[in-house]
Amino acid sequence: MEYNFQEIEKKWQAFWASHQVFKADNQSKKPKFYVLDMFPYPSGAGLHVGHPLGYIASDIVARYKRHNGFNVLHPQGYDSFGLPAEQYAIQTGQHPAKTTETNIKRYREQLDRMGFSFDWSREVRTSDPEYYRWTQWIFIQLFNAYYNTRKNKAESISELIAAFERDGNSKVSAHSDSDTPSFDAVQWHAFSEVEKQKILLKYRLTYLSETQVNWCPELGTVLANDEIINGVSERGGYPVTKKRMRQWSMRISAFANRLLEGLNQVDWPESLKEMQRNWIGKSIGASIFFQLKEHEEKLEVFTTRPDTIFGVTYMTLAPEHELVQSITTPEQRKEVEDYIVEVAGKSDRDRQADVKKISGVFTGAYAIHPFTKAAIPIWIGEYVLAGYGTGAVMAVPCGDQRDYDFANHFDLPIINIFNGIDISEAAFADKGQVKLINSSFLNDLEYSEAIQKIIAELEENNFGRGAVNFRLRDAIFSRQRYWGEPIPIYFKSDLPYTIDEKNLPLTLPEVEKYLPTSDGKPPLGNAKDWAWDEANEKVVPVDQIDHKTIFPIELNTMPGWAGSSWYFNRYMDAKNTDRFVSDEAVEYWKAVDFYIGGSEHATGHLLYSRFWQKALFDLGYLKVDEYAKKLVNQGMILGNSAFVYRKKGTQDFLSKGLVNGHQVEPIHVDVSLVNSSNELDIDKVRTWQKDFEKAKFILEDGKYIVGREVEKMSKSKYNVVNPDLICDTYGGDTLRMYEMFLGPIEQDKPWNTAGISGVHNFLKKFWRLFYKNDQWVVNDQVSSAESLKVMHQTIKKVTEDIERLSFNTCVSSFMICVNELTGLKCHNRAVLEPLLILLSPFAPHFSEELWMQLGHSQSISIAPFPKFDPSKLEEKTKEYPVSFNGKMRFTLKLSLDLSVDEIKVAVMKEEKTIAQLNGGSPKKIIVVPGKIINIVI
RNA sequence: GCCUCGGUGGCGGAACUGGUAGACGCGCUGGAUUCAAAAUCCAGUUCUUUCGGGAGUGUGGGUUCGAUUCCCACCCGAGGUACCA
Repeated sequence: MEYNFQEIEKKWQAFWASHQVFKADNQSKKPKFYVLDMFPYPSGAGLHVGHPLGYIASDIVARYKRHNGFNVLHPQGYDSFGLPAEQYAIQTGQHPAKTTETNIKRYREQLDRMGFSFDWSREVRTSDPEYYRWTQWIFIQLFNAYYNTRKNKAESISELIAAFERDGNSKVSAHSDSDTPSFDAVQWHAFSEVEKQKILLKYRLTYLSETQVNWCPELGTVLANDEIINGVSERGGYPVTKKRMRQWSMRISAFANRLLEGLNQVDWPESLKEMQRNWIGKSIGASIFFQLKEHEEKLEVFTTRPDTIFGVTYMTLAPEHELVQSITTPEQRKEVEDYIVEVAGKSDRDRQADVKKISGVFTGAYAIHPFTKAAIPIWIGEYVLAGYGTGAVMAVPCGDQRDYDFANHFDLPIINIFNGIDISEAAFADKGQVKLINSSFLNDLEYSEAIQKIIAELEENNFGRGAVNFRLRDAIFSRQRYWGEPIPIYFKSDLPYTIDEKNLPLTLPEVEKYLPTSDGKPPLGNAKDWAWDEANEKVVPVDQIDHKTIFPIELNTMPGWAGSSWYFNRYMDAKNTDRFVSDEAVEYWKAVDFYIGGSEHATGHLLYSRFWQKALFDLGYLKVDEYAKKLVNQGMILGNSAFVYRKKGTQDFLSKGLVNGHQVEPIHVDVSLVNSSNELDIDKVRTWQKDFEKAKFILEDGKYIVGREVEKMSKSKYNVVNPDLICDTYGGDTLRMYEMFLGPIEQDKPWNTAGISGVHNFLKKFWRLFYKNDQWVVNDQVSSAESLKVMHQTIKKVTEDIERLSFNTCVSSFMICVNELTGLKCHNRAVLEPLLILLSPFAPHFSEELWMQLGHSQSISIAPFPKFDPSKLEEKTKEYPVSFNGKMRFTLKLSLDLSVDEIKVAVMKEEKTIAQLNGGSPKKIIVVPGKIINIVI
């Protein structure tokens, strides 16, 4: 019998599905193990060979753990809300739900071909009302919560209200908006309902506020910072501008410190933790108030170097700073206003573009130095960002290069406060062991002492206080899109009220078109039925809105990260209709033991999901506050793009070798039109795209040779390789093993099918240990010592390598093993059977087929993983640690059954006799030049 | 600029705690089998050589009996991040 992978794979996929082999139980005597993949967005392009890389790795881990007696939860689902389906709807009118459904079906077919051991009974789809019902429910929980900074946890808003009723907000330690007024209990009771709600919004973890947002006119939507790459939208590359809008936000900044500290508890890649740390951007320093000259107000600045306060020679404000208008003197007004106009006219991109350029304007105003009482000129400059710190800096030219350059450019004074440091060329920004001078009471102190002293002084004199600043901003939660979760909020007196939990899900309404309305409202503004009847608790037509009993519903939808911020909890109890996840399920599964996904989610999904986890943990719904104990980033599989070169202004395409010296534009062509020696199929290109119909191809040696470049796989680069073709030609098992064989899992690597035959040959070769010339050749004879040794070597190597996720070396070990068994002509059941189990995480269909042929009635998936027996590898050697001249150390392995008198070991350049040997016989070792270990008995 | 990771044959990559560098696979070369091909099997394959050797893991130093591995400086590449006060 031949190795007929097509038949085998189809057969076992059907078997696993019908027998629900991989269904995980929420109750088990076995230890639990939760293996999670980042669920895919079901795009219209289908799966490409890059997607399965992580899935194969996690499937190997899941199957390995099952063999080792764990109750494994290995689910899969779809992150099915998103912009591409919506854009497709705008273009074609097809409902995004339909597009999504079609794409999911295709994804599922492709996934099934690779033999993944997913428990599909727990599948989730973020766009399914039964799923987003609970996303909405979480939104409401966060709306009804605030952050208690004294207890350092999120709490129910009712506790805050109780506190307000008792004492007002003076004794409350809570994370709130910066413009929150103070009030006492009497005032609180006197507030109207509207006023109370407005105050509470400043504390809620989900809140509404007027914010400056990144607005993309092309997409008609707000974008998060991480959806903008180099000043243009990640999707489509459209320009992005600033706009003030009333937006939903999530108070992730309240959790900044915990998000930072939680990183120390998890086993995540260091690079990824570092990315999150940078993103959170904690700076420790001080807030200092500078009294303005001739004005009542004080100017607050944040600095990480309060110790350099005696070096301050000017201040700089962001042009958008609120004090700029009031402090600017009449003489300077024109100049200041021109500058503000100039800066406002620049997009963020332009502002970032010329970093080296120094610009700024004097306001004419002065601040008073809190200690020296000197007048300090106040400037504005675009390098100061309104959104960071207080939007104002104290400039210390001697200690900060940027301030130094600014001072020199505008001829501002520079005071040196560092003893023995020359600042004629550059600022001194080190926190080294340098004593301060010209610094009054800080003189002769070093950095760390000076910091403590100055903060104490600031606080004592009420000039400021020690402060911590974070770069992390609250997350904007409104999107002006159709294909997302509706926000379960309606507006009464322009204030938000939640729709009661029992009325969820608030399902996405039908709309005629998916674009913003003509008056600029989000797409949900097109919905006819989108008003809330408060009395009857149901959705009713918009034209019934009377603002008495019928109210408008929120038109924004949630961002893409909403659904993906908690899906890993839903898998634990995916079918629950009463709760987002039951206590019992959470108690059993607790956290993800192994999570795999791309590092591109470092500052998006992986941060937001940690935030939601912590909030829901604080509110008592979850058992752990870090949901993923271990995380691995799989590398990207890159595409090998192909280019043709069009001569500028012509329809002539030059073969790669002829390009030299000509002005050409490289144009992507589909990689399937190119053969392995980079030769383009010209006839196919002409029919592939209209643009090439009349093109003139200029050949070299009768061929058109394309250029190659390794890039990210993407539809628009025509370099996508579909796994279906590999499955057709070689089978899913070969694809699995080949993707693992390609290199270390966390490394990026270009896709290249050159080596795939090697892996396929391995499987065929292994098959031949069972079938030779179509004859079943497995026997029950006693296995030879050599073959048992090969087997145990392989068990040892593969076990160790799976544990450290080195799957590529596992595949190599299998190959060595099979080569050796072939050489030994070993067809013994006692050797082959354990090897089959060993192989089954990598090539499950293959292993399952032969396992059943060996006469087993149960699926191989639950067979116990073979255990390594060291005695089978016994080399009959003993290790002797050796020291030489009291320094040199190495280990000698000696055969036990030899009696050794003299050993020659070549290590040194000269011949020497061993001085000392630890651990008994042999007695004498002679060191000779030459090869490293040369033992003579 | 800063942070993180990486640099090994023609290629993908092994060498996990310092101990025979180049496992395994691809490719290539030769051979067996075959009328022939596919498939399969065997042997060889870092470079260099006067066949004794010699050189060799981005570059230059250092530690060590011994360095791909540890330390210092630099060069190159990838990813992240940035007038962040």
